[in-house]
Amino acid sequence: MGSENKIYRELKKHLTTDTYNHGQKLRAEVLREEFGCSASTVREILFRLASDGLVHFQDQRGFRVPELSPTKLIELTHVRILLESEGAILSIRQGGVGWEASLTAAHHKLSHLEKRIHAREDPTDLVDLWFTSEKEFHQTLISACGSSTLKHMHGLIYAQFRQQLMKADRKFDFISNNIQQHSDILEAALAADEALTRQQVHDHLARHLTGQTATSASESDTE
Amino acid sequence: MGSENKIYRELKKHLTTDTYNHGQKLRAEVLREEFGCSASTVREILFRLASDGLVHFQDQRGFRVPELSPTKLIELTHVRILLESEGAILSIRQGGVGWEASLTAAHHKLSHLEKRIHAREDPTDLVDLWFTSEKEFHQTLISACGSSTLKHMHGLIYAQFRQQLMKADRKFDFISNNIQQHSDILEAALAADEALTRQQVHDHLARHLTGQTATSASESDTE
DNA sequence: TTTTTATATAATGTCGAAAATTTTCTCGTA
DNA sequence: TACGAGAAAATTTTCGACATTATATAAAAA
Repeated sequence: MGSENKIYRELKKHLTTDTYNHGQKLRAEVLREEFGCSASTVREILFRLASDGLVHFQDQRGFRVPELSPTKLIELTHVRILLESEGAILSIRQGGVGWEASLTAAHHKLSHLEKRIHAREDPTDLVDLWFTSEKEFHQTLISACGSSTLKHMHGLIYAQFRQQLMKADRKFDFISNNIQQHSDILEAALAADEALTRQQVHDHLARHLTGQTATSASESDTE
Repeated sequence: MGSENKIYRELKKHLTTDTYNHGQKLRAEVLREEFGCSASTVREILFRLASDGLVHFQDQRGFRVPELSPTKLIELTHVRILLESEGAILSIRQGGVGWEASLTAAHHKLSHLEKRIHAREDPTDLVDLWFTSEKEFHQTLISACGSSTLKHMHGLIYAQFRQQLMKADRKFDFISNNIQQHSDILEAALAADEALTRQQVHDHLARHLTGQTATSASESDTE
């Protein structure tokens, strides 16, 4: 990935953790100011992000943040389950103690954070931290699969998945289930129970397979 | 995908059906002549192809055709099996008669071509046609899965897979097995036997899982 | 001869302006 | 008022020049 580039990473973060609205136009001439570079440079990066599926590009009509799409979310969830359970199972087989340790560590951090969120009235200021921790846990889960290709594909899907939910997940009305589900995944993985791991990964993501994910349309800037 | 663009599609074809050598440098200043446009435009497209995994990019060192990598091929094969069998099974469930018809048609074309190739001494002039037909058959196999996301991911993997084999597959020393395997896939799919379809897809691609794919290094241009 | 350093050459990255295209606005007509 | 042609404005795309960085070459030192 072109992950060396600072602007690329920053823009990607914006695109997956709120900041912009779904459907919003991304004009290179405007973004150049935010990043202190020329429009051409931004354009180049927008093209890369378009290939990653995080930006929608249309010939002669520029770039946009992809629209919210229940169908897309279902598809992403389906593929993510496929890749993530495969990656987890391979990691179970090949990971060893080192992997178990890092997975436990990642879960500990995430679990601690989720409990704090659960206790809070307004968890707004913990959102960014949660995005990071949740990502790290799921990445660690498949980290020992031995296939950088599988990890890369999962990364693409995960980012788009996150983008679809960047507004909705700020509410944390799912958090109590999540705490349990993350623990279930950890437990199954440490027990090296492949079938159960697959099942737990599925169950964790299953709520996005129905097309029911609540998403208040919020302010829909056409600009 | 930015598949609207003519230069993008042409360059992609070059990158997946020979023309360039593995590891070869892709200088925008040089390619501009071939496509009759400016270097910046080529650069833009090379970045897109880099996100697709068909071009290797390194900061301050420009673009290259990815090196031949047995490990990479194994990984690609693994993921491809995963996506393609899933896509095939979903198509079996949701495809209906229309899908069965188009799969039969695609197989008929491919089968006819492969028999001609098998009979030939030198099948060189049929190579391009085979690349097209083989791609169409496998695309059709998953075409009714109902997930454009799954199809897109499969497309990315398939193109990289093709790129790794663009030199090796010109020999067609595998063709007699292939004819049988494509038929086996078709038969299992039409019989709506999900487990068997998964098995046949796996067996068809299994020869790439060993890391034994013969690949004469040929002329390795550093330029 | 081998290694190191300085210099020259070539390739890459960045930029802002010109050209092409789309979108918006204005005005006349049904 | 509604509709549509044409002009004006805004946006996107292409381009070539210039600044930056890597690579190759040659000279000097070990």
